[in-house]
Amino acid sequence: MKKAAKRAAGLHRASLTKLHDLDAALELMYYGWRGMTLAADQYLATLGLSRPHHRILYVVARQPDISIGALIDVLGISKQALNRPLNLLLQRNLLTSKRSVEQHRTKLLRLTAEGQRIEQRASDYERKVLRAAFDRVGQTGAAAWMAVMGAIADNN
Amino acid sequence: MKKAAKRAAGLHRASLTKLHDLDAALELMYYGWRGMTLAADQYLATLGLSRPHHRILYVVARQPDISIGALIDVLGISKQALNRPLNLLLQRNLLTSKRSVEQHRTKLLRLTAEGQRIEQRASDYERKVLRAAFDRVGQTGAAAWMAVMGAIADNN
DNA sequence: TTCCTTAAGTCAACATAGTTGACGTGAGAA
DNA sequence: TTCTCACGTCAACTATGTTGACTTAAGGAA
Repeated sequence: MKKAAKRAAGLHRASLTKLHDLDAALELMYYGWRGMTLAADQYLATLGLSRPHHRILYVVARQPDISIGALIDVLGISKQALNRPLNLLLQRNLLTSKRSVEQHRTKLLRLTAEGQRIEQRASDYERKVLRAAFDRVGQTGAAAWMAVMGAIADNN
Repeated sequence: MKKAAKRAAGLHRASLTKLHDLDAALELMYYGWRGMTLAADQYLATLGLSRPHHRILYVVARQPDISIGALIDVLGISKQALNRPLNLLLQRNLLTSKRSVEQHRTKLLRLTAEGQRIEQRASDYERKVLRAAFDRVGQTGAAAWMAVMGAIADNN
């Protein structure tokens, strides 16, 4: 993609005047999120999937046999909002659901092999970006980044 | 807000099993973005405003007399998408637009005093979170964070 | 002056990602 | 048997975006 095309698509980093000390950091958070997710989103788009689908796959990959209700809690969305992307993933056989043996009213979700493959690829795109960035600053730099992000995340 | 309520609202940080080395970092990016913007978004919501409005105010604050077209480029959205939030801000007198003197077909945008006040407050909420996090890791830690985020942002 | 381009504005149709409310079904506990 | 719980689904709505088409007005070029 050419520079002009990137500018047109808003993919460049705008160089705005900084009014405050932390404006640069503020903008870096915005562009950082975009930089991490851009390639993954493009990959998912080729499959007709997007961020919500990836979020579901990511969580189920790390918590096999998770129930619908628990998944709703982790994602922080309503069951109605979960409904559509979840059904798409089931329909595409990226996810399976079966009733629990002892608790027959809860459903347990698992990734299929194909679902696992897609989750891994999409997340790999994101991890690859992080890896490259961490490699530039070394272990102590990476640790500092984690500490800062932890503090920001827990602020509330 | 109680812990249970936060869990229900998805405001906690889910503790998922880590399948890969960088999964923790990946999740921190997600929760970090949310942690930085949460208080600002809540403030904006009390005014009937949201992220797109804040983005406009932020950019115009740092580039007074910016044209509509330049604003579209910086934000990376279509003029139709800009239309609605921009008109709301003009209607609320948070923003003014006047024709350029020499280039009468371009419009120049500026913040009003009220618009400036709101932009500052909203951004302050975000900077406050960053400040608190940076204070915990010192100057070198903050610099490392900036370096990592810069590398992530520029990845493409 | 006429013609072409540019900047902005607006209308319509659509996609996606979410919300709340209401209601249904079937499982299991009291 | 009745009540609650987990899940499912329908409807209506909000918000933030997209593309395409068309208009208006300004201004440069022929």
